[in-house]
Amino acid sequence: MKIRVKGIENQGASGKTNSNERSMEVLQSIVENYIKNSEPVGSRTLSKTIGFKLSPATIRNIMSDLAESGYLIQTHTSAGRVPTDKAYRFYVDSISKKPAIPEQIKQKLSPVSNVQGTPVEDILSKAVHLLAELTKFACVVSTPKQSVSRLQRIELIKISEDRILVILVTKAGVVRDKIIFVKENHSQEFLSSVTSFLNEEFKNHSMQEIREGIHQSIVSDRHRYHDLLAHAVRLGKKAFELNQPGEMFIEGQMNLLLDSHFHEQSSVKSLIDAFEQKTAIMKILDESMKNKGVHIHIGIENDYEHLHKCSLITASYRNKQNVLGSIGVVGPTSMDYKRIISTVEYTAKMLSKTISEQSYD
Amino acid sequence: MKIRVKGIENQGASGKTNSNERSMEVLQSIVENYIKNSEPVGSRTLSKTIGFKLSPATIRNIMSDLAESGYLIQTHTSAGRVPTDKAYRFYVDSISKKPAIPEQIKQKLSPVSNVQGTPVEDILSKAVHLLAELTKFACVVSTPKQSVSRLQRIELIKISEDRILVILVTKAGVVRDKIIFVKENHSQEFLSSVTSFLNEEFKNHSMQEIREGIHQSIVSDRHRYHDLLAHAVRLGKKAFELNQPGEMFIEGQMNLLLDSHFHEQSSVKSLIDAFEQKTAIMKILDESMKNKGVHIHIGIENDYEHLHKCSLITASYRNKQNVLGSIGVVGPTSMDYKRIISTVEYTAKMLSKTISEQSYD
DNA sequence: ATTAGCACTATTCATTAATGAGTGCTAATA
DNA sequence: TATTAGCACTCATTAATGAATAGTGCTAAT
Repeated sequence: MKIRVKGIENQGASGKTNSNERSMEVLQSIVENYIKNSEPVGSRTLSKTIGFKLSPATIRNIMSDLAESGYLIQTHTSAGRVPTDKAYRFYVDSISKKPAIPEQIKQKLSPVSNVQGTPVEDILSKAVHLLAELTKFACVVSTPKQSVSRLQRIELIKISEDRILVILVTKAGVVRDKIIFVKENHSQEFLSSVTSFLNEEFKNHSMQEIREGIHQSIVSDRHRYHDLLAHAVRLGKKAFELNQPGEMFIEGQMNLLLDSHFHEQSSVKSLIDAFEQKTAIMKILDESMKNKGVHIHIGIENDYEHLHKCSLITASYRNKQNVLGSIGVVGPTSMDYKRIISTVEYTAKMLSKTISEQSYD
Repeated sequence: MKIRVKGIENQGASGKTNSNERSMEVLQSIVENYIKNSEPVGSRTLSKTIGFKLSPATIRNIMSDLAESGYLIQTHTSAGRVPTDKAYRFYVDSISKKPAIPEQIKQKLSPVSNVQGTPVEDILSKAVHLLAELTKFACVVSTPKQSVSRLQRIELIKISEDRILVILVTKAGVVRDKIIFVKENHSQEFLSSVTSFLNEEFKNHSMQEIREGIHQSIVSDRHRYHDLLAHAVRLGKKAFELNQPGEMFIEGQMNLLLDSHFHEQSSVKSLIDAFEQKTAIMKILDESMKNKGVHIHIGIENDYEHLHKCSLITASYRNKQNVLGSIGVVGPTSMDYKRIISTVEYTAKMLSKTISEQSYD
C-alpha cells in the first residue's frame, strides 16, 4: 500500500513560496465561485474559470491539500469542494482593495441623507430598510446608546397628581420619554424651576456622567437644607435612571428564507430563535461600536450557536462627538463579502453624515 | 349513461331541513379536522371522528354535495377533501360560544398589564410580541392614530437658531416629536409664551380639530396685528402638520415560514411582499377600528392579492375616550380560528385596559 | 512539477411496479 | 326512501432499479 505524500507537506519540504501563493489564489477562486453559484466547485470547472492556466489534475492536488488544511470540505466522495468558515475568513482577510460603490447603490441610499427634521429613529429605520432592500438579507441597526449621548435638554411635564412625564433630548437628536411616579403633588411652576436647574447643571454632560453626578450629590448630601435642590436632585435621579434596554430595528428577516442555504428546517428554526431573542445580535452590534471600520463575524466565529450558519457584517455610525450605534447585515456565510462589506460601510457613512448634520450643536 | 342526482338538489326537493343541518355538521367536522391535521380529510377518517354514526358511504354523498356547493375541493381524484375559504367563512360564522381563555394564556399575557410608566409604544410592542409567541403566527399592531387622539400638552424647545423641537403629548400617552425649521430666530422665552398659548387654546382638542382650527385662524386673519398670536398660530400650524404616516409593529413574521401551508416558494414571496409593503395590512387594521369586536378576513376575502392565502384576525384597542388602533394576527387560512379569535380578543381587551389606566386624565 | 488517462464512487434522474388511501357508482338492505 | 356494503377505478406516494453524469484519486507519461 502506498502512502500519498500530502501537498502541504511537499510545500514545507520544497520551501517554495510560489506554490503556496498559487494555492491561495486557487482558494480565492473557489470561494468566489461558490459565492456566485452556491454549488460545490469541481476541478474541471475551476480550471476554466481560473485566471492562469492549470489542468484539472493539478487543481485536484491543490484542492486535496487545501482540504487537508481545513479550508475545504466535500459533501460526498464524488462532489466538488465547498469552502469552510476558515476559507471565508482567509478570503475576507485577503481582500485588499474595496470595490467602488456602484452608482446605483448610492442612488438607492440617497433618501437617507435627504431628511430634514426627521427623528433619528426614522432615519435609522429608513437606512436599515434600504440596506435590506439592497443586500436582500436581514439587516439590523441599534438605536443610539443612551449612556454615551449627551444631554441637550430635559423637560418635566406634570401629567397628573402623581405622574410626571420626563422628556430627554440628547445632542444626537434622540428624544426619549418616560413617566415617573412621585408621592408629592408638585406644581407645574415648581417643576419648571427644577427643569431649569437640571438643564443648567447638566446640559452637555453624558447620561453616564449625570447619573454619577446625581448619585454623588445625594451621597454628599450637600443639598439637604435646600428644598428646591433636594427635590430637583431626587426627581433628576428618577428621571435619569437607565431603564431603556437598548433597542434594535430589524428588517428583511424574511429575505433569508428565500436563500437556498437556509432551506432546511433546522436552519430556519435557528434563525427564528436568533431574531426572537435579540440579545446575541445586540451584543455583536455593541461590540462593533468599540472599534472603527467594518466588522466581520463568520459562521462558527459567532459565540451564539444559532448564528453558526450566518455571517454578520457590521459598522458603527456616529455624530461629531460620539459613536452612537451600529448597523449591520445578517446573511449566509457564503454571502458576497466584497459587495456587502462596501455597502454596509457606505450606509454607515451616510448615516453618520446625516445624523451629524442633525445633531444639536 | 346515468346522471347522478345531486345531494343538494335532493335536499331542495325533499325540503328536509334535517338533512341540511347534518351537512353543516359534517362540514364543521371536516374544517376542524383539517385545521387540526392539515391533511385532506377522507370519508373513512371522518366517519370515525364524527360525533354521530354515519357510514363512510353516506358521508361521501354529503361531501360530494358540499363540493358541488363550493365548500370543499379535491386536490386530486383519490384524495380527501380540503375546505375552501367559503367553508372557513361558514365555519367562523357558525361559531357560537367562544371558548374560555385558558389560564395559561392569561398568565402569558399578564406582563402587558403590568407596566408602570411605560411609553405606549413599549406596551404595544410587548403585547404584539406576546401575541406572536402565543399564536405562533405573525402579529401586527398599529400605533394610536394621531388625528383622533387629543392633545394633552405641547412643548416647543429651541434647538438651534433655525430649529425648534416640537413635542406633542396626547391624552392616550403617546409622545411624538419632530423638528420644525423656522426663519426667525425666536428666543426660548418667546417660545414659552407660544407654548402656553397653544396649550391653553388647544388642550383636550383632537389633532384633527386643532389642524382645522389653526387653518381657520390663518384664513380669518384675525391675528394679523398681534405679533405673539400671529407667530403662535404660524408655529402651531407647522407643529401640528400631519406627517406621521401611521406606524405598525410586526412580530413573528418568521413563524409563518415554519407553517407547512407556506412552504412553496411563491407563497413565501407573497408573504414577504405583503409585509414589505405594509399598506395593505395597515388598511385592514384601520378598517378594523371602525367597528367593535373581532374582525375576520379569510383568504380570498382580502383585497390585496398577496394575502389571499392568509387569514387575518383583528381587534381594536382603545382608551376611555377613543378607539386608538388595532392589533391582529396574520396566519394561514387553516388556522385554529376559535383559539386565535379568543386570544386576539383577550389581548385587545388587556391592551385597552392597560392603556386606559395610563391615559392622562 | 505537471498533466493525461483511467478506474472508481456517489448523486441525480427517469422508469417501473407495488401499495394504499380515497372516491363514485350500483345494488342490497332496513 | 334513506342508508350502507361492495367493488372497480384513480392517482399519489414509495421503493427499487438502472443509466447518465460529475467528480475524485492514483498512476504513469511528459
